[in-house]
Amino acid sequence: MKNYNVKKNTICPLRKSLRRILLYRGSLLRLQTLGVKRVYSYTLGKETGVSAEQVRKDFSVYRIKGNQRGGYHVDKLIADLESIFYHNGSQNIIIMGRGNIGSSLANYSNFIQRKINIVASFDIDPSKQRLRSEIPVYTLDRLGEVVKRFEVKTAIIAVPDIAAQEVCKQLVELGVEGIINFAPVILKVPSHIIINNVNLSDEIESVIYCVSQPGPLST
Amino acid sequence: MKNYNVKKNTICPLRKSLRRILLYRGSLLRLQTLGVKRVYSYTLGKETGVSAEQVRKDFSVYRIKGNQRGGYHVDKLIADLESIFYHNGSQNIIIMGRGNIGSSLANYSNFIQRKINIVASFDIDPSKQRLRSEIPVYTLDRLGEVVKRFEVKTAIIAVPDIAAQEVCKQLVELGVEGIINFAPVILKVPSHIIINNVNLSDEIESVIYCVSQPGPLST
DNA sequence: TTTTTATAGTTATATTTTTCACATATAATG
DNA sequence: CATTATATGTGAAAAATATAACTATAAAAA
Ligand SMILES: NC(=O)c1ccc[n+]([C@@H]2O[C@H](COP(=O)([O-])OP(=O)(O)OC[C@H]3O[C@@H](n4cnc5c(N)ncnc54)[C@H](O)[C@@H]3O)[C@@H](O)[C@H]2O)c1
Ligand SMILES: NC(=O)c1ccc[n+]([C@@H]2O[C@H](COP(=O)([O-])OP(=O)(O)OC[C@H]3O[C@@H](n4cnc5c(N)ncnc54)[C@H](O)[C@@H]3O)[C@@H](O)[C@H]2O)c1
Repeated sequence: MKNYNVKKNTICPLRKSLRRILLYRGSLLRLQTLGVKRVYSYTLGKETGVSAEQVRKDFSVYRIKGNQRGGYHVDKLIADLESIFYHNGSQNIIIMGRGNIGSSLANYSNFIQRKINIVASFDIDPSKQRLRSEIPVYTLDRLGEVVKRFEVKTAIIAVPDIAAQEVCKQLVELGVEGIINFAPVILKVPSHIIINNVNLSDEIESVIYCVSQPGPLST
Repeated sequence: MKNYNVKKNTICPLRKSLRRILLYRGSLLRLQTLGVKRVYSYTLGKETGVSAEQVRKDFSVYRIKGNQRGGYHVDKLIADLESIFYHNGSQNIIIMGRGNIGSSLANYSNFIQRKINIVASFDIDPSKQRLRSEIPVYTLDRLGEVVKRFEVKTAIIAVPDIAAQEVCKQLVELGVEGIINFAPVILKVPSHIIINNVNLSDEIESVIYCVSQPGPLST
């Protein structure tokens, strides 16, 4: 109850906890395919790199119950975790920019398991449309139509940095509410829009930093 | 001084703060190419989506000084920020797996600006070696040689989930100390190894979750 | 030169997140 | 069926992180 205190994280409360919930689910889905029937907070923690206490605490926040002594049933736990997401079935999403990153994502076949359903991608470069792929590549003039037809609420921006803000603007105008942004640019959007910036350079550099630090190893 | 308290984050202290330092640097590099000479905490905050207080606080932690009233000189600030990283020049890194993600990263030309220097990539599939690219693709038998010659301390894992642990093991045995891991698997490594898991499914899903939440919008 | 003012730098406070500790429940065991 | 061992669930404490409030300083203005 106390934990639902909301001052800052108004839009997406309990961020950290939620991120771990996603991790747990990923792990559980893998365990499920391996035929595992039951897990303990300790098991799951080890699997996801989180402490057992943290796992239980996260579940506690979302009122997810296990069996005191018997751990958690994998199938039930997955169902419970998924009930946290308002997934009424899969969510339809689109990819803006069918270059390197855009194509990587479009080619990835495991999103389906996670109920992420990529319905289309868009590119200004007409040559990209010739890609013979599961996921169609359209030019931007069909954006409105697709967003409407598939009720797209979430989009991925994988266009060059310089084009990101303009693409973002178009998406927002069409009613898109959530954006995963790979361009290293802070997008200007109305406050109710959810932006998740994924900065791959930073991801790499933060490791380089840690590694090149003298740290506790050198004397 | 107080902030250097280290209990948990022993290996990589000041995580959050450091991540923002990377953001600031990215922004500053962009501003620099635009010819901007001077920034204020407020400017930089807006540019990176961080509050001005937070910007100043972060600088304070790392003892970075500006001019009281005159803000910060872009060139000097970049130099100061970079001095935090023990970048003695660029760091040589390698990519394991030249598939979708591996190739995206290999094709990205802006890493140089960030002093990230990708020297080679590796793939078991011999057909990948025919890629005519800036960054060579080798088979795994040359891994030891390359790691040694370029003093590689950091590697990117972009191989299928099932191969990730084995590849990781080889890297660690050759002396690699930091890994950016795109496979949705928790790698088992000795405690001194730095792992940064980048889970693209989770990045997407966390937005989908926020968007599909009823939230403060619906009455 | 003195005053004003905008901005950096710092200390204090508030919030969030993690860890700890232990009471509580229940599956397994004899 | 009672006992016991083992996990869960949670409230309280600790740690980490963010915000806010305040002070100091240097540039600009008067
Ligand atoms: N590739 C990487 O490893 C990497 C690393 C860090 C950051 N990024 C960032 O991710 C983003 C995408 O990178 P990438 O390597 O995939 O780029 P890319 O150049 O390979 O692809 C960009 C695609 O967007 C298309 N495009 C351009 N303007 C458009 C518009 N207005 N609408 C729709 N499509 C448009 C282009 O035709 C191209 O196909 C960039 O902002 C880049 O800075 C990429
Ligand atoms: N592509 C995406 O959008 C996406 C999204 C989420 C997660 N991931 C994860 O990222 C990882 C890479 O994804 P991808 O789409 O680039 O895969 P991919 O199949 O396109 O590429 C993997 C490459 O690794 C090579 N490989 C296989 N075993 C190897 C080994 N032992 N040593 C060296 N190379 C080896 C393969 O030949 C292939 O070229 C996977 O673990 C995947 O689950 C990818």
